[in-house]
Amino acid sequence: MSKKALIAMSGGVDSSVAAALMSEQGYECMGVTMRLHEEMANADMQNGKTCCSLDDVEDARSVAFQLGMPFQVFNFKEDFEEKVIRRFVCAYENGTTPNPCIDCNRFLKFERLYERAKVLGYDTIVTGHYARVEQDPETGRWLLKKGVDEKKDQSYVLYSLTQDQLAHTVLPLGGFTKPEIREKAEALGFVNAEKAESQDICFVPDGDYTAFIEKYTGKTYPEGEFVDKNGKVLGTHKGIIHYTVGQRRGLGIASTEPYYVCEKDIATNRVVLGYQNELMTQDFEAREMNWIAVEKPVAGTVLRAMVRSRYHQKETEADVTVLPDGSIHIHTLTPVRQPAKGQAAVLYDGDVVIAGGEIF
RNA sequence: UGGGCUAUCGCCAAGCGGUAAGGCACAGGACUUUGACUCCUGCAUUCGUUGGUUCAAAUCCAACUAGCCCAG
Repeated sequence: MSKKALIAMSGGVDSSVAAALMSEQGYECMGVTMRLHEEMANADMQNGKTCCSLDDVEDARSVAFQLGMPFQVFNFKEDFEEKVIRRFVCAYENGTTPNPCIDCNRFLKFERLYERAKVLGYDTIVTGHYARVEQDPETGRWLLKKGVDEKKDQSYVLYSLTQDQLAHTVLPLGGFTKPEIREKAEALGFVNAEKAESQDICFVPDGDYTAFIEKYTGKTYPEGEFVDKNGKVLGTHKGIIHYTVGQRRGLGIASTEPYYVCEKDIATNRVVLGYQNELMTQDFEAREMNWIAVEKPVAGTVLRAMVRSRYHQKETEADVTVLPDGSIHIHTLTPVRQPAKGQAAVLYDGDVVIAGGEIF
C-alpha cells in the first residue's frame, strides 16, 4: 500500500519537480493548486512573476497531467483574504511590517490545505520549499532544517510548523540546489522549466503594496512629519504605511549620509529617521513562539543560538532568554540593524530551526 | 550706511593656476516567494554675473549681484 501525498503546486518549477520526485518515490500523488486571490485580469500584468495567476494554474495542471496524477484546484480565497490579506493590511495600519508569505504557509498551506488533505485521505503534504524535515532519532521530535542550497533556503518562512504538521510534511527539494532542480525540470520537459523566480507579494503583482492597501481599505493615509531622534522636523512623509523600519531609499531627505527609518509612531503619525549608527541595536523581543527542535522551555531559560531577524539575512549569534509569558528576549552579541516589528525571528542551531516567533 | 565673510549639480561638499572628488537625493538595473537592506550603473563641457591677467583660471584681479555676520 503506497502512501498518499497531496502536492501543493503553484505552477512554478519548484513545486513541479517536487511532484515529480514524490511520484518517482512511489507515492500516490494528487496535485493541487490553491486559488488564493483574484488574479489581475489585465493582460499586460502577465509578467510571470507571481505564483498564482491563471497561467500558473494551467502550468500546474499540465505538469500534473504529464506525471499522470490527478489535479484539483481548491478555492481558498476566503481563507486567504481573512488570514493573509487582512492581517497584512492590519499590520501596516498598526505600524508593523508583515510577512504575508509566512502567514500563507502557516494558515493556508499547512493548515487549511492539510485539513482538506486529511479529509480526502491524503496523509502527506508536499511543497516545493527548500528546507528539510527530519526526525531526531534520539528525541523523536520532528526537525525543520535548512535547505542544502544555502542561497535558496526557505526554512525561515516555515518556522510556524508544528510537530504534527512536520510529521505529515515532505519537502523533497531540501536536499537539492536550485540549478539541480532546473535541470531536472528541463530533463522532464516541463513547460515551466525556465520560468522566472517568483517574487513580490503574490496578491500585489505590480509591487505597489501601498496602493493595494489604500484600495482595499478605501482609506488614505495622511502625510506626516519626518523627525530625527530629538524631534526636529526633517521633512514630510507620504503616509506612514509607505515606510518600514530600516528603510533607506525613498525618503527624499538630502543629508551628508543616508537616513534610515528608525521608528514609526502611529499615534502621532510621525516617522523617526536616523543615521545608520542610530539604527543599530542588540536587543529585541519575539512572541507567539513555535518551538520545533525542543519542547517549549520554561521561563528563565537562557540559550545561545543563531538568530535570523529577516529573510535572506545572515544569522547573528545571540543569547535568548525565555520570558514568563512565553515570549523571548534576544540579545545579540554584536549590534545588528534594528529588525522591523512584524517580521519573524527564527532561532537556529546550525542547520536546525530551534524556534521562531514574531518580533514585536 | 560702514567693516568683514561667502558664493561649485536639487542638498552637503572637495578643489588653492593646468583643464570639475565624494556623500545625500533622484533614475534605471541586479538580488529576492514579504517589506526592507545590499550591490551595480547613470547623474555639473561647467563652477553667482560681467570683464581682465595668463599658453592655460572654479582657482589671480576688478566691478556688479545675492546671502550671512559684526557695527548702527
